[in-house]
Amino acid sequence: MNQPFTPSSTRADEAFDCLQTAIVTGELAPGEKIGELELCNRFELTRGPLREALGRLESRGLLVRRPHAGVKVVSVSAEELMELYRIREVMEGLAARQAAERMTDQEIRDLQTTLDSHEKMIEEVKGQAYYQAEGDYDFHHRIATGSRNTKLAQMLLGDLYYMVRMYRYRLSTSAGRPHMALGEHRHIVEALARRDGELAEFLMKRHINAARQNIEKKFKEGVLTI
Amino acid sequence: MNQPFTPSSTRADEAFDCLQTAIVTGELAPGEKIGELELCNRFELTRGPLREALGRLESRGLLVRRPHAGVKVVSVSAEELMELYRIREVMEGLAARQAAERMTDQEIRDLQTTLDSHEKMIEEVKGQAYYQAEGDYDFHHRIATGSRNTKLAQMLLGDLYYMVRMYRYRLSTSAGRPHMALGEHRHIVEALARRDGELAEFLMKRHINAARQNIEKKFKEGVLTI
DNA sequence: GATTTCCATATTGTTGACAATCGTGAGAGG
DNA sequence: CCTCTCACGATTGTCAACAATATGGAAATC
Repeated sequence: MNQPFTPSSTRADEAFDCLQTAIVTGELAPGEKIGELELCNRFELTRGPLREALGRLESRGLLVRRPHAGVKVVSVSAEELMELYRIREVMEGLAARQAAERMTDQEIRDLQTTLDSHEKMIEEVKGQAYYQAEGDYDFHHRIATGSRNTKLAQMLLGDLYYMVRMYRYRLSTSAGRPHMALGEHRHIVEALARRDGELAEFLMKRHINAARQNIEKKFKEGVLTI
Repeated sequence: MNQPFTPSSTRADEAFDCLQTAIVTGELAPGEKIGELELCNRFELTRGPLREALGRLESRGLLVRRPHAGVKVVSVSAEELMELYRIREVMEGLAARQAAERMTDQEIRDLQTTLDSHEKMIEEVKGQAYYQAEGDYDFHHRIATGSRNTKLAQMLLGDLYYMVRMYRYRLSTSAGRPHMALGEHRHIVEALARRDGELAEFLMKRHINAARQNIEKKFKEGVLTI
């Protein structure tokens, strides 16, 4: 579950990582109210570092804390999840545009080979949405960092992705349109290779918009529930 | 400087607010290395709550922390500040579009009267960039919350604005183009009143882009220095 | 004279105990 | 039988002491 040797240098960082992954993987369910001492002997640390980690998580919006009343994992409604995708749309659009201007040729080539391996994974384990989701995460991760926009990458990777992944584990988000998403990824990389920032932005926005509409449709059909 | 009665219910929140304003106002200069005990007797609190506040501030990117080496206020380069404006451009564009769809008629009327008072302030205290900056902040603040997009407002108001304001105090950002900015604000509100989301987004993006170019020009002229 | 090593000091990270506050359940009154 | 009040328990917020680590200076060597 939690390996005894966390490479983090400080206990508070350890606590932060543990809690973050616990929330993302659903080990701590949304809306669940949790006590401090319970967390302490669960992750084997004391309340000092724990409280520091709780503060960080609260500031990132993964927890809500009411004074003297404890903390509970944030629970995101379907509407709020859709709003998250709207934010991703504009921010990742910007990331794609800046990545087209700033990624090195080598990075773009790596991205292409990454897509190749994704394609292989999809064909091998068709239906296994997990790998697909991880591959999707990898793709967007690289573009965010490729934008060379420190704050943008920080906000995307630090704030938004963790909230989206939190539900991706349960919803297996883009399941049902694996090849389509991959094709959209390929088009985006082509735009990057041509250094066409405007096109990359447009394609990325459309890509995320499509993913959002896909989930929204499933919500309305009642297939998915939060 | 710091009023004895902070309405915050917990000492950690107090510490967080104090430090945040201290950083934004420049009381703690960017790049300045600060010791924990020094902060303790400066704001009259103990290390427990302080460390919790430091964690939150670090997670928000207002300060950086090296293990066992202390914390120092983040220093943003001119390039990074420009990147911040690029992020604002797309995010506030989205906020404006959603605000056009979701703000109440009353809120829009309030926004118009707010602009009237801003206009009066500008004429009365021409040259006083401080009031202009606060008015600008007020305007953008209302649109962010008016978007009814919780996470978007949180990211704009919680993360980006504090970093921008941090330099606005020193640079008196939009000084030099007070009437122009006000006119742009008016056009945006008109689009909101017409419920034209697309136009509101376009105008907002152009507004922030103009502000960015204005600062960038001053940087190149050597008028402004960080 | 410059550089490297080592040690002392100060600062950070952590721990456990203490105090304040809220939620809950029992009991009394209507 | 329902409701309001009060007190108890549990949990959170806070504090001060302890341990671990990095920075700076002094001394010794090249």
